[in-house]
Amino acid sequence: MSKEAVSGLALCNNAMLRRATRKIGQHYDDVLAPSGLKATQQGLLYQIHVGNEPAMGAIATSLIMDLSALGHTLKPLIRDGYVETFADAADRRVKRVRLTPRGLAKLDEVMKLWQVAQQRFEDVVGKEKAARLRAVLDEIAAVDFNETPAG
Amino acid sequence: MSKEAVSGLALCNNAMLRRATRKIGQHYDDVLAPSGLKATQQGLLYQIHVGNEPAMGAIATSLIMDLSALGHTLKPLIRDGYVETFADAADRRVKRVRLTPRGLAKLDEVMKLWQVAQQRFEDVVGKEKAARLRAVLDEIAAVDFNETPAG
DNA sequence: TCCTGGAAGTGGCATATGCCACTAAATCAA
DNA sequence: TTGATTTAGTGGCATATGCCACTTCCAGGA
Repeated sequence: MSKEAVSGLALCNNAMLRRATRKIGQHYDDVLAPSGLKATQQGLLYQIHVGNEPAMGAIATSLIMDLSALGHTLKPLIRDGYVETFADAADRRVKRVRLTPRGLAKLDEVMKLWQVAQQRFEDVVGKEKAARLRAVLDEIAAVDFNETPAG
Repeated sequence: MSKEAVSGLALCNNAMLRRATRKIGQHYDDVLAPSGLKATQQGLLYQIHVGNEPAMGAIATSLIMDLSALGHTLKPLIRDGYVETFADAADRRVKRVRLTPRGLAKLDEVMKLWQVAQQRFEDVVGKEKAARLRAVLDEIAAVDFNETPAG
């Protein structure tokens, strides 16, 4: 692989983001492995926990995730008894999600491992730099790419 | 979804990275859609193009991607005739990859769209900020999370 | 009240990624 | 040369994500 190959790759925001996501995902997944959960699942359980019995649409919006994708991702967690859903009382179209007692226990377990992964990440990358990175990522996540750029 | 929910999410480097990746991926995918290729495929074609008939392992290493994942991702591209593989002359274990003429033409086509997506991204986010982001992501991609942090 | 349009999810299909077990091929050691 | 070890890929299985078509419901307007 030539030098040009790497530099060319390095110009694409999307490619670099994906590449870094794979890398970091591996790190978090490695550390969380003993729990039997992936980092994506830990994140989702956490999101459900802190949300107040959130509706699926609300979760999807928060995570900037396709609603159907969320449904798919939720299935293994429901199958394994960590999560359960129930219809909203006021609007029967809305399906709300919550952790089961078992899911809550699992979340406690996996969050301990998450702290290890998170700590190691910040030790290696630097707490400041990590915070700045998250801030930029959050900012980007809020952007509307369809809007005409200031003008 | 409460405010706490969002702030909690915002602390996890991995979650924020994934979330931003989904968002940006949607942007690039949207713009590339007329070509019939996803942004991941465009990136892979490009990587194959600039590499000198790269071996699968070399591509996987560059992209920090699992070798088998690369193999899977390559399949649709091979099926559609954009890419072909051939055994390395010196080491028969090694499988090299190159674009077909059709693949090269498709790459030309999709790169035009990529430039549009890339440009719009940089217009909205800012050229400087985008460059800094890519630099940080590249740095992180190079980290060894197993190594003890300087000490 | 009835009809129409929009909102919330589901299911199917396809790609993106990873892990693990396994095969083939090259290497190294005895 | 032969047997153990390492390297490069493949295939199967499972999760991660998205798009699209379709169903169910709620909200408004005639």
